[in-house]
Amino acid sequence: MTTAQAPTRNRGNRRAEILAAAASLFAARGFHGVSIEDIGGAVGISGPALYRHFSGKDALLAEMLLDISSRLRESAVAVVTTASGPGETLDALLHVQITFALEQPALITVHDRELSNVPEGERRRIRRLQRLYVEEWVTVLAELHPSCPPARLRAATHAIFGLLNSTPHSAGELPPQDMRPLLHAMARAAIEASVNAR
Amino acid sequence: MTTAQAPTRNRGNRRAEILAAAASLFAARGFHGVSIEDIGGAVGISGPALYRHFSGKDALLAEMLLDISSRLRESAVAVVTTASGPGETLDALLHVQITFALEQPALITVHDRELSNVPEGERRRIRRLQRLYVEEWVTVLAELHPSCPPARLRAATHAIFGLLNSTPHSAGELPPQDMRPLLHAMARAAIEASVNAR
DNA sequence: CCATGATGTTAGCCATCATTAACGTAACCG
DNA sequence: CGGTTACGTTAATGATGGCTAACATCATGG
Repeated sequence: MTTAQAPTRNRGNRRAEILAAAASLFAARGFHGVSIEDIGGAVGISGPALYRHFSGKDALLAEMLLDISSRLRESAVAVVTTASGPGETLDALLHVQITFALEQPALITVHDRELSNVPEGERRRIRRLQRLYVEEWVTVLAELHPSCPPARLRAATHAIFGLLNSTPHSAGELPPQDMRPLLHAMARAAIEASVNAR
Repeated sequence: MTTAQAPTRNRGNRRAEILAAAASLFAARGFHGVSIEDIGGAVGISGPALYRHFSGKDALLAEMLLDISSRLRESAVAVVTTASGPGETLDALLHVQITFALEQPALITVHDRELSNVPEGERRRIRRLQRLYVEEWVTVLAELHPSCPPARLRAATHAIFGLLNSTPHSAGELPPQDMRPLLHAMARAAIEASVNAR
């Protein structure tokens, strides 16, 4: 059989296609549960062809996490700099995170499970972005509730992420247009409660 | 070097010891990221000795998940049958889940990540137990809010689990005695909100 | 045209890993 | 005691997997 191949139409799309396929697989079976063959197979190429696009499996994961971390972070910064007031800002942050969770469940899942498999160097950069993202939230919450200690706000923020990112687990329970307001309302209420609990 | 070994003091403890060590490792690096050698090493024996206690790596994971699923389920049943009223029952359910999340973060983590690596037969039994556990919650919530459609209550329940199980991520942010009431208050408020959102 | 770069393919290398085999030793039991 | 059981050990085996090598194909553009 010849090595026929489609005309080079997908110039820069291949990388994105691979990243998307890999995200689904990693989310479903874990980084180590997915082989290079699996990822290649998912986009119709076979195995080692991946090395034409990424320097290795680690690098692929690193780019994936770096990408989502910076996108989240950028969205948050954009929201905060456009801020009208703390209340609206919080709603906008919620909107961003909920949109991500509903539209990219695989990425969100991988994002908070597989950091440990990223090689040292990149790992630090990703962690930095994640920390900055959390701090955007904490800052807004602190404006809303100045009397609440930051450690508590940080813990509350992580809990809210847990709530919002649970979406992958309840896949199909409820249509997205119902899920969105539900998550928003639950998160808002949980945040209010977090600063009042004795 | 001789094959000296301690007098058979740890009769049934070895299995539990292995399960605990494996849980930590699986939580940290994922099922496929941990080798039999790693697990053995963590309890001071080396590699294949594990096969004296478990029939294989899969079986070890299966037993781990089966154990925690049934413990959660049993606790929930115990709570519900001792019920005084729906409000108190819900608080008791929250207490159970929060205790688990705070005291066994590794188990909780593995519990909702690694089900796919359990062999078919056991997987069904575990899924069954998980579903029953969720239904205990949904039943209680339905008593509190009869007008709310079950699908919505189920989605809300999953979101609450996400919130409570986020504990491993905020490890060390806040001491457990502060974490517990915080999580309880956030979860309670989120549940209230879940039934009122338009 | 044909050299080049981008993108695939298959075959092979080497490491890791789950599992089994073959073998010791200590405690217990008759 | 002698044998069985419980629990470990180290070596071997077979599969899988990441990655490299050697080799096509095609579009492009000089």
